[in-house]
Amino acid sequence: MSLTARPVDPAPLAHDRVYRHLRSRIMHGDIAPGQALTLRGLGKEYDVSMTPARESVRRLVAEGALSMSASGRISTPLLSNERIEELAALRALIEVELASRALPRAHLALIERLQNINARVGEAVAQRDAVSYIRTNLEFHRTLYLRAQAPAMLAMAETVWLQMGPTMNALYGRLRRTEPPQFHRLIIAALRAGDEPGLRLAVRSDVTQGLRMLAS
Amino acid sequence: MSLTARPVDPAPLAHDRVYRHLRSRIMHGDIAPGQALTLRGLGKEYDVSMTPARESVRRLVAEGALSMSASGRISTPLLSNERIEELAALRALIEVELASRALPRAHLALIERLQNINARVGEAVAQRDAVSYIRTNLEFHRTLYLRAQAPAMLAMAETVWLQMGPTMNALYGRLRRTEPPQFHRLIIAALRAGDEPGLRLAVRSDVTQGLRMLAS
DNA sequence: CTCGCCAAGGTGTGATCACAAAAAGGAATG
DNA sequence: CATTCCTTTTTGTGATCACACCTTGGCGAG
Repeated sequence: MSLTARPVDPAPLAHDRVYRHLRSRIMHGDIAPGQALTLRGLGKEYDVSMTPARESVRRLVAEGALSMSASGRISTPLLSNERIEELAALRALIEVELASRALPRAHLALIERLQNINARVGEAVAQRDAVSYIRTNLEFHRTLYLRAQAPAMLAMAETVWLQMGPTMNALYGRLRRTEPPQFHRLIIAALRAGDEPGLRLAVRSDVTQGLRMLAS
Repeated sequence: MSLTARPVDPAPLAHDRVYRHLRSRIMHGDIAPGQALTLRGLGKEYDVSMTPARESVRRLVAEGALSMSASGRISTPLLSNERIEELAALRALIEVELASRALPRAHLALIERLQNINARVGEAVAQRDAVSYIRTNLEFHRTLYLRAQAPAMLAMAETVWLQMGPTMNALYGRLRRTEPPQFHRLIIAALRAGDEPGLRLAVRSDVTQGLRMLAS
């Protein structure tokens, strides 16, 4: 057995490559809500046949990242305000629990890493770059939640992020603030202090903050 | 336009039929954990080609109802105790919220319907029929949660049920009780009284009760 | 009897094609 | 100018096939 290289990249499966790339684009708000996609178009874009394109689309539809009309047409979902409220409530429920479980394992190295990420969030906000903002913001949350050692919960949270992706871009496009997210600082402070109630409140506030933009 | 018939069943799509039937079997514990499946076998069983079988399997894998090995082999998932604990915690989080949202809309007709379903749960327990027990038990919960008017949350809860399906059967197979579920009565009583804290506690207890069987 | 090897069958993957249905475009009619 | 109808194009669905890989069963060497 070779010791110099990893077991070898076993399978750069076409459908998985398409799935991962599309998923990332959707989650980070790179595709507008309601945007239509076609299997042949995706196949052309990723240089594969319809078969892997179909599989990746089917997978994303199952996760709520894409929606299909009755006739099978594919598009990113257009979320109603009620559904956005639901998804935000789910984020609050799941992510507060994840943060709470991560708290006892959050050492100094993690907190410093969160501060570095938060600095990048601030840069993205200053540059009005919605996609970068969404990406670094989610990286902040994921870095914290990874410490919870709860993969099923984290997967659920990511599924919610995925469903909100296209809409988030449209929402943050209206955002005119230039200051970095205030609640991230509260999260970091609560982590330092080992303050569990404070952490729960800070995460809940951060997650539901975006809802206020709907009233504009 | 015809008034006697519905717009016509537009598409008994093969992959959707396979998906629905498989999903139901998995959610209700009709398939043992770790059971292997093959695309050609499923195609033969449902009298379709590999293509629809693949699509339905891909969808179920995306929902966590099936798992794939690194080489692409398909089987129902074998859950570790840690994952079972996580899924139970997710059920507690989401279903308590759903019940709480359903409470203000729960009228007498709904409560009576829940009592009828609960009677059927009791019969299934008395007959030691694990699949019937799981099916009627989930019907009890779904009937309540439908009143919450929160489709995204309900979908999340069903995804968790789906992931636990095969394992639930194995778990309830050990069950030797003959009395109907005690917490369902508490849920109904709390609904009658409009007692929100009591309802939350009853749902949480009912959902996490199964965990105690792991210690046996 | 145990272990290793090798061949045969089984399995998922991806490409291609025929088909039906839906959308799009344009011409003719009011 | 709007509307209806028809043709053309586009789109998703499902079947089939070739291919590479894994798994497994059996055989033979030690």
